[in-house]
Amino acid sequence: MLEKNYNPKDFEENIYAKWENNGDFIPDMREDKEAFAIVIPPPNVTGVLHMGHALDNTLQDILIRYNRMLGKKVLWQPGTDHAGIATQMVVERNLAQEGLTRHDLGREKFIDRVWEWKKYSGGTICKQLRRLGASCDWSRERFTMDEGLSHAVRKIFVSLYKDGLIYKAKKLVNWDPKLETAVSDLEVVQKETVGKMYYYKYPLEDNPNEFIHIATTRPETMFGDTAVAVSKENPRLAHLIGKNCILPIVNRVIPIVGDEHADPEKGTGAVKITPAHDFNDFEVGKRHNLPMINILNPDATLNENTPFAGMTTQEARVKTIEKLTELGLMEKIEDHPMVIPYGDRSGVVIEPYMTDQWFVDAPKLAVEARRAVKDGEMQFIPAVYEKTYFEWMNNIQPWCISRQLWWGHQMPIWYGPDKHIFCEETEEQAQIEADKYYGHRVELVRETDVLDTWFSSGLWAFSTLGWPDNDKYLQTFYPTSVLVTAFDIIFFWVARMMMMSMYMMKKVPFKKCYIHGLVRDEQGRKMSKSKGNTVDPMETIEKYGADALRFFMASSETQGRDINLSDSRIQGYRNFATKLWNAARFCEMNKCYEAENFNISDAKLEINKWIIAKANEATQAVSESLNSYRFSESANAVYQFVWGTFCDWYIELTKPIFYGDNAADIEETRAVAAWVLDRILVILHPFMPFITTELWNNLTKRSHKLINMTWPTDIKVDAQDTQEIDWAIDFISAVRSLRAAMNLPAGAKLHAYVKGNVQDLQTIARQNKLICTLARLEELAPLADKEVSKDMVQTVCREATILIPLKGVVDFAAERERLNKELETLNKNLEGYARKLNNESFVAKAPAKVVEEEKRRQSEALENKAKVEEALARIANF
RNA sequence: GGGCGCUUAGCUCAGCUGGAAGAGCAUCUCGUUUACACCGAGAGGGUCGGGAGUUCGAACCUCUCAGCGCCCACCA
Repeated sequence: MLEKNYNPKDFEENIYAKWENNGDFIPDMREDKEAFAIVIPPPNVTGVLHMGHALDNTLQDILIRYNRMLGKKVLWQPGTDHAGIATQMVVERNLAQEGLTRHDLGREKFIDRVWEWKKYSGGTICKQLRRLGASCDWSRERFTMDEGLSHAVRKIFVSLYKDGLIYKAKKLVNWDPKLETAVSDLEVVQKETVGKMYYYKYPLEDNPNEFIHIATTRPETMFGDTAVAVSKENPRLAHLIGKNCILPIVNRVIPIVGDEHADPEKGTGAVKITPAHDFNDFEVGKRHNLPMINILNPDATLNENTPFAGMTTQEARVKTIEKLTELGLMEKIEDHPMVIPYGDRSGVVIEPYMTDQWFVDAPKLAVEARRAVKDGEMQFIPAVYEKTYFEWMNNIQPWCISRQLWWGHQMPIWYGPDKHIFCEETEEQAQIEADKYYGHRVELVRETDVLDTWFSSGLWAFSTLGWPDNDKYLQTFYPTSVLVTAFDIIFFWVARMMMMSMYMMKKVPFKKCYIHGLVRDEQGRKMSKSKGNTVDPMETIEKYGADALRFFMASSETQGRDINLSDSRIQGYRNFATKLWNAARFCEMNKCYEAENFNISDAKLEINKWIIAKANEATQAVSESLNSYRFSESANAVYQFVWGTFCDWYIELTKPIFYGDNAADIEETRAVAAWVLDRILVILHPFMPFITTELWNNLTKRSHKLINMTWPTDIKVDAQDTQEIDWAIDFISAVRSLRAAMNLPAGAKLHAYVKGNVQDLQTIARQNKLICTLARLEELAPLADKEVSKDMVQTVCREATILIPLKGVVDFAAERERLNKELETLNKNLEGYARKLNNESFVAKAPAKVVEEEKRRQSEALENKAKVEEALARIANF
């Protein structure tokens, strides 16, 4: 017996535990079936589930469950990411509460602390994914710092290094002064601010009374200036090229060079060149062979190359301006809108900084990654994201992969005493190579830098499947079928996976990449902790159940658009689950699952054939839309079928049968109702796995688990019979509408008569009881023209006319108004049809089918118009 | 500066290859009946941002104007 009320909390977690304990998520590797695999975008190991995860993983789970039901061998590969910077920051923050820094602990002890923290908080997000219903194969859970995955990292690193695709270089990189590490371009966010533009001047060397005028937003960097640039095309300043000027305060002589970087229109037309602290200046410096003077310490305080060693840039800026003012060189200060780079994790201003770093030759790796998409080996859905991908790939820069952090994969690089580099998978191997190289034993020192987190996640599609071992899973599931992720990590992750996979596997990591949008708050604002508008998916699940949240995500997911969270909609889908629950109770109460064995294709009753046909249609709609990744359409198709067709009509139509006394009809209807409900449970299962399973298990004893049920195929049904019920439904709706329009008392039992064609009259004869019950009619009978009396109001159902005598009950003025309104609509429509059909080119050029349809509508409207006019004439005198 | 989107009912949004404008929520009216009030029946509400064009036919294609948003680049 089902509980009276739908209460998801009672069963969701138990059901999940059973699935997992029974190994229902583990692919059956024995069977030779088509493979379908998804690798999960690994969440940060210490993270917690947010709405974005809920969306992303709901979509994946729908695809996984759907394909499992299609009979494929299905793997959803789960795991977590060590998230270098993010995790290290959290642990450092924890340490700070104890008054410690990582340096107090030392590298080894600190890393121990991180592992401890991982152990403590690492399970959270995976538990939450379970709560959502994600049917991942947890027995294969991986972590990017696992030994296996670390091995993959070392192996591919060595390979890239030996192929010359990883190199060390002293370059200007984005430096995070808080974390004291390099970061990649992608980890820098540009923020608009109103800063200041400082105008001052440098005296010329050959005539200290002449000056060159400079404008800058960062005066304190002048100590790193090694030139001033002006454009050769600049008529006012070009004559200065080749001269020298004197850098004030430190009185260093620097040249004035001609360079196109100096835009005559901007600032003063002359630019101070600080090659070690500005990306543009760095390029200028290279072109003119300028010295690079580093003026910053790793924490972004000024160093001993400046007069203000130890000061922050802000302090030094004030001092510099003071000094320049004293020297009479300061000219003016203006407000200036500009963008300043911040570290997306640390939130501090990023400094371009000269250091030794390691780079991946991304431009080279991009070639194959680009080609694979161009050739359709990997397809973006929706396809527009291809453009974003190509845009980035075409302008890709070398990828800085070294991080001066402690938490991460330490690079497999060892240095000899003369700094010779040995890149091997293990220390032993490096030692062997070193022995060979030096001819005697030397002490090797390992590179302390670790790798960018995205380096290991870039391997995720194959490292999790067992690579570098030629594992059975790798053979079976690689390339994976589809990657589901948000657009904001196309560059971070999708592009890197493409590059790494094409390089190492010579195959794409996934054949398709489904990109979805962000989940925003109800007002469409981005959710963020600082704004305080985040909604915890766990609270939503607690309140409405995981199925309701999942269904919301599915039905809201339309390609290329963000989703605004909506509590009322989620509540609506909880109501939907309740509705289904109650429909199941109806079936239970009517002993539908106790019916004798019955072959569904033997159904005789029209309503039963009708619902079977509708179930076919719904199933097809769901399959087709899921096959083309149209999630909202598929969800809406089930929703519409369950509520609008099964509950609103079929259940109502079965009542006259269940409450009647025809045993054979009852038996057939029981069997069909149970069959339809089963069908619903199957096609709804990918979207709402919990309630469907709970009902599946409780309605009757089952030989198969719902999760493994085969996706249904069509059952042949006579189209004639289904059309008959469609007509009857229109008829019932027409009577109901008339009742409401005429304000008839609900209890009034009416008599109704019909004028129509043979088929219509047959239908009212055959479905008489059914129509009378649902339309609440006392009597329903055919009527000859001469029997039409003056007190009848009328309405139409397709080509049939429905007449209802209302002796004195009706307000004829209201009825006249109603009929006139209808006449107006008909006339408007007729005008439209005439316009089209009188148009010769329409008749000539439009497809015959369209023209025919237009003619049919016209004649139907004409008939209806005549009927309405007739009715108006009839009541004219009341 | 370069690129990409969006603008449809009061609100949030569907509308796949051009062929009579849809859903959910909200609103209004009514509610006999044990599957369900987390419900049922019925109704109102849109010149599909403005303009021009292509077409027999445009929410959909082209151009243009206006508004909104996102991504990338940019510290003179």
